Amino acid sequence: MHPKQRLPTKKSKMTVKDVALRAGVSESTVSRIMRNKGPVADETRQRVMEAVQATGYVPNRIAGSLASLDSHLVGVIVPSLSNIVFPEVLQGVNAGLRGSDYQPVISITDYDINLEENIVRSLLSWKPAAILIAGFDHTPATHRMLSESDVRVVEMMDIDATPIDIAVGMSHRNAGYAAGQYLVERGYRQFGYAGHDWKADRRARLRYDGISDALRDAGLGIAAHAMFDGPSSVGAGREMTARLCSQPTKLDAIIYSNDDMAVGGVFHCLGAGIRMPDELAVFGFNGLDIGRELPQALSTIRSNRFLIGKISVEKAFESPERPPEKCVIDTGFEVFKGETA
Amino acid sequence: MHPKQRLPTKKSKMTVKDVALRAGVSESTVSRIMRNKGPVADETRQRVMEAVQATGYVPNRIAGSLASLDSHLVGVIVPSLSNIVFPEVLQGVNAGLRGSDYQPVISITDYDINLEENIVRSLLSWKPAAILIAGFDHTPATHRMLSESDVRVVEMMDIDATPIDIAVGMSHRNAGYAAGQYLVERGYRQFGYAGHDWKADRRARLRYDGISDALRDAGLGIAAHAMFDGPSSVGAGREMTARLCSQPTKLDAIIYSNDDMAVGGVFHCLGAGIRMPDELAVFGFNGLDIGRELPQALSTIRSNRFLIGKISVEKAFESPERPPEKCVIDTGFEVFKGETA
DNA sequence: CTGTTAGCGCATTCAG
DNA sequence: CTGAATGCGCTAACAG
Repeated sequence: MHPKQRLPTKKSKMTVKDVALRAGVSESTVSRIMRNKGPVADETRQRVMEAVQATGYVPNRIAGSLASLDSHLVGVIVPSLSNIVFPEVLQGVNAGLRGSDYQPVISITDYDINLEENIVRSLLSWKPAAILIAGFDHTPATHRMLSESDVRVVEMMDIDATPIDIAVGMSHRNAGYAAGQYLVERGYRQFGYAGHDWKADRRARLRYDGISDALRDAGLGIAAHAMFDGPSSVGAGREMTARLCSQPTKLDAIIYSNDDMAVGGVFHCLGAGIRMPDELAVFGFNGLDIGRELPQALSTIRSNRFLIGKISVEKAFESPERPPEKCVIDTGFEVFKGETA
Repeated sequence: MHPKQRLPTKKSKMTVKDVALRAGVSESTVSRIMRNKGPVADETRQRVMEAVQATGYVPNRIAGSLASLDSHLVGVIVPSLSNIVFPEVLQGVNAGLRGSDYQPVISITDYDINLEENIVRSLLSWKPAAILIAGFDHTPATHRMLSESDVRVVEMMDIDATPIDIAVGMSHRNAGYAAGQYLVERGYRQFGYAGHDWKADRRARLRYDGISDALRDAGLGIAAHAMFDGPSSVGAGREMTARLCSQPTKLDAIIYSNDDMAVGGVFHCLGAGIRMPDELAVFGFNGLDIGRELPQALSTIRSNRFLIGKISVEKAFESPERPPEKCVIDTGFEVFKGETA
């Protein structure tokens, strides 16, 4: 039977009532004890806790949330888990939530904003305390739902647009510009760009725009492109590098849409015996751990995804209300001068 | 304000009642329409949908779940997100759930079974339809809660123990044995083992046991160990490799606790100019994508994490009841004969 | 095809 | 410090 068909949740039949009866107290007393709220006599607590043990009572949060109008759920929406940056954000979210009794409810859009719309609708129906969502790329309907709902919304990763409530992330445009400037300063002149499918990856495009601007401002440009039709991956990076290396224009640097792609580029060079950075410079984006561990450390832009997730949670819960003013938090980035460019 | 302090969820005040009033029908009719359940006149549906649009009504699933005693939540518990294998499992879970209206609620234990216990308790209080949990390593209390609850439990990744209900995964012990056999057949004799902190990683230890047995059965053994005190990573693999290479016993093969570690080993060799596999063979575990893209494809054991996640969902929902008998699904593994061993 | 009647299990007043 | 009453928003029978 596929989950499409509903299955009844067999709730263990124990309820506050059972515990109350067994302990010889009222339901409200049990409730208070379970939530450590309000004054309770030690002796009573003792008795109730025994009854809880004996019955194996597990409070029903669904009922609790309904009664208190206070769900302890936090909706988290990311486009993918296959790119390690998103699990990293989730770890930050997790860290931010630890110790609280909020539960993250995580959903994946696969970079599909229509799917995202459904996910948001579905998440909203759980009345979450907040929604943390990656990026600014939403359908009008999604934007409307989020704006009109009463939940606090944090748009993560990106700050190159106006947020619904709060944005936490870095300027990918500026990061691209910084990368371009750095490479120009290092004396590279013949640039190639190895990218992946942009249609869904707004941030990769923003970085590209930044790079282009930096090169243009230096009177330069990108001489050759190789775009992989699909999500970024090490394999795609390898392929695109091979393609760029076998085209007529002789390049002295390749800029990649992200570190996964760039690592593929490094692997290609290692395999083909191309010396980095003399023969070919390689520059990535993100600052993944693996880049630092390569035989030559990957030159890249470092950002802090864990921090983005953690700060997102903190900002979301900073005020007890939905924030009255839009707010943008820049978590910054850093040009990491590795050994490949 | 930290999430420790509760924030009221500002529910948008629209309820079935408002919609019903506006559409001039009863609440149950609205409810039926929202859930596409039961017979409804087209004309009525029309009117109600208009009212839904106009009011921006979002059904409250918390109330719905309480009334129907049927939460559409699925608890998913994994030890970490920093090891890419777990996001892969989650992707499989996600794929299995897609199209259904079940929501995964994901929690991370950081390999701490006491934290896991709290997480299970907390998850159970949401009355999930199922709990998918990585591994067999639980506290007695966790085991008891899970066994005594009425939710279906799937233990993922591992099948080297008796499950609570259902286990979906591979035998890490057998995989280790297969790896050992393979390396013996290839003629390697002086083995090193580069591992990470096992205390929390039961599966890594199982694989190690399998390897040891295979070597023992061939009259061999592991000549040198290097154990990193912390989680596995490429960096740790590099370090442990360096350590093994600088100790007196000359090794002809190093077996790693997993692919992250092994990739670090490959990087060390590439950097130090050690030829693989002639001078040193490198063997991993997991079959990560990156291993295939290295200048030389990493020899490893391939497993299918995505499949584990997907099948776990399918098995969990296969029967409408909690399964009466324990059930073990072996998703298998494969020795991948790469170019490093 | 639609409306009515009862709760789901708990948290929250408010009395005592 | 504790108990009784009320209702959160919705779904599930059952009538009609």
